[in-house]
Amino acid sequence: MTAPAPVVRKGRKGAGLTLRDVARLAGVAPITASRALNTPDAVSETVLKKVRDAVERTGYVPNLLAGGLASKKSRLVAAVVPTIVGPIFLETVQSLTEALADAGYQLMLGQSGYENSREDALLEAIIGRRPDGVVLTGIMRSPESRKRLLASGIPVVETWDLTPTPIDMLVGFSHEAIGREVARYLHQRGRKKVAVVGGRDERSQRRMNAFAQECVALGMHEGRAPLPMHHVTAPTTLGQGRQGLAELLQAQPDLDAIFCSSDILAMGVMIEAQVRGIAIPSQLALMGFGDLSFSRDLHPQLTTVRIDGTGIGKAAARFIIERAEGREVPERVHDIGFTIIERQSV
Amino acid sequence: MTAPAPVVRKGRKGAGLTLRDVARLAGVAPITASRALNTPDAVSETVLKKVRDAVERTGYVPNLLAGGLASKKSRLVAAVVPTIVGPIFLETVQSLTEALADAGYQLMLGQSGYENSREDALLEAIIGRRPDGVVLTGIMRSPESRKRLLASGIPVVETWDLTPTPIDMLVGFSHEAIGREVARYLHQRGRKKVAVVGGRDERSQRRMNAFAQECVALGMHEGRAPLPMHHVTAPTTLGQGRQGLAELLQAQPDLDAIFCSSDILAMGVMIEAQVRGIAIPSQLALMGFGDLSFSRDLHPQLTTVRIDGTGIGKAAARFIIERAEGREVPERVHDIGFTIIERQSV
DNA sequence: ATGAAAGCGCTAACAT
DNA sequence: ATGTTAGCGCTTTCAT
Repeated sequence: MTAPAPVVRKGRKGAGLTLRDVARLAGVAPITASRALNTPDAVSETVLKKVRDAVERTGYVPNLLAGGLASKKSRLVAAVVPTIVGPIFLETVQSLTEALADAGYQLMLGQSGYENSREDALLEAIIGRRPDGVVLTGIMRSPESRKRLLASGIPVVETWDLTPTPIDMLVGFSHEAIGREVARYLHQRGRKKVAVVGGRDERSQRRMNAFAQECVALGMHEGRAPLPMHHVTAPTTLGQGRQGLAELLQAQPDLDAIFCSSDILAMGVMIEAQVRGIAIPSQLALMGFGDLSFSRDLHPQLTTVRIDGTGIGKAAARFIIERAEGREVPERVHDIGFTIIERQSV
Repeated sequence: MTAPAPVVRKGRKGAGLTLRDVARLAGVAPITASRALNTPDAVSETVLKKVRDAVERTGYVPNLLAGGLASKKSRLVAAVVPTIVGPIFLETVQSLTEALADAGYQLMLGQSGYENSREDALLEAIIGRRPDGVVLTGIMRSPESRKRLLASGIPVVETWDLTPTPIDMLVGFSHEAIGREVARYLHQRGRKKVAVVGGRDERSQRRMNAFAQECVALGMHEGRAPLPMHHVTAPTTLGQGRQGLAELLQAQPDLDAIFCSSDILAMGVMIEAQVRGIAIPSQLALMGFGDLSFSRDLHPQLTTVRIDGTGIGKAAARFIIERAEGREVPERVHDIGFTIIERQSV
């Protein structure tokens, strides 16, 4: 009636092996074996040993799909990045992966691309796995997606930005503040003719616009003509930086400072300056953004804005884990700030 | 008896919403709703429309954990990288993610670290999710892990290397062949005093050793003393490259060519050479490995070895998908080769 | 400390 | 083309 025929053992061990098999081998009920694995304290020494032996002998690996379905905890966290190429978010993804792994969670990675097109399909794939949390790099744009995420009830951490209206939790910093701070920094050091090489993506634009505004406010630039800006398409490259300097110089040969929206761009500018025999920093001051690992080893060393990407990853992981374990997070917004790293290029 | 109490509808829509709810709304059986979503061709136009309407209205997102458990297809592929930082594997991970997403699969990312310690825990976490495939960057080292993977019956693609004994499938290239080819390349261009700046990781070592051997064979180096080598710890940095040149020069001031195990190192060497007034390529030829995006924009442009990382990702995805859909893969080993990109630094 | 029963949300297999 | 039934492998709940 119930069992139509004895189960046929598969040849490969590990495959098709279930908790029942382990339990049978250990001479206990499946649920007891489950406890031995998940809450070892709730089980006697003897049972614990027998179950562990059985696991050892068989090479049993629990099926987390089944476990997740039954317990409604997937131990999976999804991260969404615009693109994995481009080293800016890497540090964050890296530390996120590590912090989560230490707590027994795995990371699922999704690339949204720089257009919105795939975002919806991606979101569906993510929510479908019932992850215990979602980490977004950047603010989620489409209102549809925001609504869906919210409706799903999954804890969400937005990162790398600040907004008055986060979906849920937030670890980021103000791009506007960076733009203003860099403007002041260059102003204090006596720079007068500034320009910008910047990515076309939204966050970069906001840094650049805040920078331009503050420059005007500080009298570093006459309000008439707009501040010279060279726009490039993300992901940024050395070549774009080189070309950026070339074009800016053509329009305005007496520039004395450039703010780039990435260290890569800044490095391109540096190379082009070297090729043209322009001395950095005496003739031209140069600032980047990101403090990539190579920036300190350039010649001259690059002055730049450092974001603690690792800190963002760790904080995001902490947020998610707290919520996954059922605790409330009192401070849902964490401004991690930024640091201007003074080196030789200004 | 059976139902203890009517189910309490949760406030949030999307959460706790199941296929049954959708089916009820559409006035069909759950399985029919399931078919409407998964195999739309197998249902009538009318039903299809009703189900899609219901999905639309409710914001239903199928639970892939449950689906995976029932169907034994998780639509999840795991990728293992030593570290995500370090741009070498990025291209592969990127194209893998994309190719898989296009076919409806998601990528789960695991970092093994450069030591073996975490590999075992990682593998357990991976196998536990019953992924439809595992992509390894590099060959899996520990025999234990190999055995476990093999036992799990999950399709495996090893990448970025060649071995006579792959676990299952393989997309890679010969690091030895690269070392030899670079040696010949430099030899043909008349270089006589060569040295190496290389990472300590295994694949890098194999390139370097093959390079050194071939150099001796070509008479570019007297067999007595070993070829000058500067070893650095991965992940490689510009600073290591700079220091590498400095130290090599101290030991052997008349060097005329250097082979680096990464473009980053090569760039460090280039910077140090500029600082010291050493002309590239006339005084010193320089070769990198990886052809990172910036390498063509350096001054001089970096001659390097290009690996088609995107191709590796695509091929790996194709392998996995083929197997996941139940097809056999006749050619399980794919040597994707490499290309020496001739630019200005040699 | 251990176990029995029920069910998580879905799909495979077998009807109809 | 649609429905019924019986699980997938685990954990929750409620005994004992």
